[in-house]
Amino acid sequence: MDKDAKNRLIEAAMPLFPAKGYAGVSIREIAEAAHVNSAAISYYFGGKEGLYEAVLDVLFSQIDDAIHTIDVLQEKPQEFIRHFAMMVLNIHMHNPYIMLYLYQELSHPSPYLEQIIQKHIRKAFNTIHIAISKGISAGIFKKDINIEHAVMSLAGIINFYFFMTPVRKIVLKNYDDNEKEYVQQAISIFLNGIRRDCDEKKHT
Amino acid sequence: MDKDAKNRLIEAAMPLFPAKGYAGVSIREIAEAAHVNSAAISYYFGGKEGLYEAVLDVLFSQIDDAIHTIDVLQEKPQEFIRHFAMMVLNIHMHNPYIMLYLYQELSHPSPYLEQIIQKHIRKAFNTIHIAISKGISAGIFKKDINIEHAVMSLAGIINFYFFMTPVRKIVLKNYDDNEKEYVQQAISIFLNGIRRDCDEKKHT
DNA sequence: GTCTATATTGCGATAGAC
DNA sequence: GTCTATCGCAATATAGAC
Repeated sequence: MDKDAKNRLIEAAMPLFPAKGYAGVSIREIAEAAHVNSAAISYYFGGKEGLYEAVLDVLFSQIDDAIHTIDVLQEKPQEFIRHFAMMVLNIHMHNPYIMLYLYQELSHPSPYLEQIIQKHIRKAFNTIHIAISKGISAGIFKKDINIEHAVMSLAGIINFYFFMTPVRKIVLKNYDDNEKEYVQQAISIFLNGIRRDCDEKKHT
Repeated sequence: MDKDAKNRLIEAAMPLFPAKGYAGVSIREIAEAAHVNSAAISYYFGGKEGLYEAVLDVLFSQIDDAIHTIDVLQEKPQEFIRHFAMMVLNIHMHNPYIMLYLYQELSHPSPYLEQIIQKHIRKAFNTIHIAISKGISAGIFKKDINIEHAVMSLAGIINFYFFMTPVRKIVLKNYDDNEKEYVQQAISIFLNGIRRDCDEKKHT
């Protein structure tokens, strides 16, 4: 069973690395969870680090795949941003580990972080950037906004919620896990917030 | 030098834990950075875990201290939210480690996470919750918004930006680090987005 | 390709001198 | 209160049998 053992190792390692931190997981532990011998990790991936890199690759490829399902050029900016947000929601619901690995990478970057950003995150950033630019040109969004900042605001308003899930479970009395409703309201706030015909009175 | 060695250990450990993960840092490494003997960690903190807990305590106490500087009851909701955001900005600029520890705790919670949330984060959440409620009662904010979701949106739009700093440095061409400008625009987007007299036309 | 056994290294904690 | 030395343990990686 060649491919099978490899895939089982990746699947088994996926939840373990963020749960205990890279250094906190032992290859024995991963091998046990995958029902393979610990020596198989060195055999297939050249060692623990190679396995970690393989997990990263599997995870972040999913972002690319998802981005390809929508086309920024063929939709109105607001519609595109809504679709994009729903796509992000979908990723979080189906694979909660992507964000955990991203956060792990951001606090202690591995040599592959830059590669991941260039390969997978930059495209998402650029796509949103284009959508907002189009909206400004079309007179839908305010023209004096900093677009790069707006992209970060959109990313934050959507993603932070998912990352804070453990906090929400403790802080919220009636925790009901309505992620879709959250994203819809968040996107409404964001789109309302950058709309051109909705200027806030300046407050000195 | 009693207190001095203790404090030096906390200061030395602060950047190391998030940089390599809890398990990835050795007590010898921390002791060396603090210019104390490694045995001092067990002597002062009862072991590595006690030192980690002490670092958490020092860091998250700062949130409490900052919250006490503004009073939700004595300001208009918008003003309060702006002040709160500037306070968060201030914390991030003066101590980048709080967020790193929060992220570390969220991906692999230590036994102290719940304690930290109850002691330090819940109050911040409740304070914002009150400000938004007041704004709704006063007819300033939309009355049909989910307040808890709105609090998460506000937290996300502000905090995510700081956490993504390493990504921003790679993705943005002219990275100029204008955090204050970011927060001001983000808050404007958020406040505009929940304003009552600014309803978005429904799509569909 | 898969296993056992092991070489080697480094860890956290502590006993005991000063 | 601070140091050295060391104990006991667990880690990764690998050699070699099957």
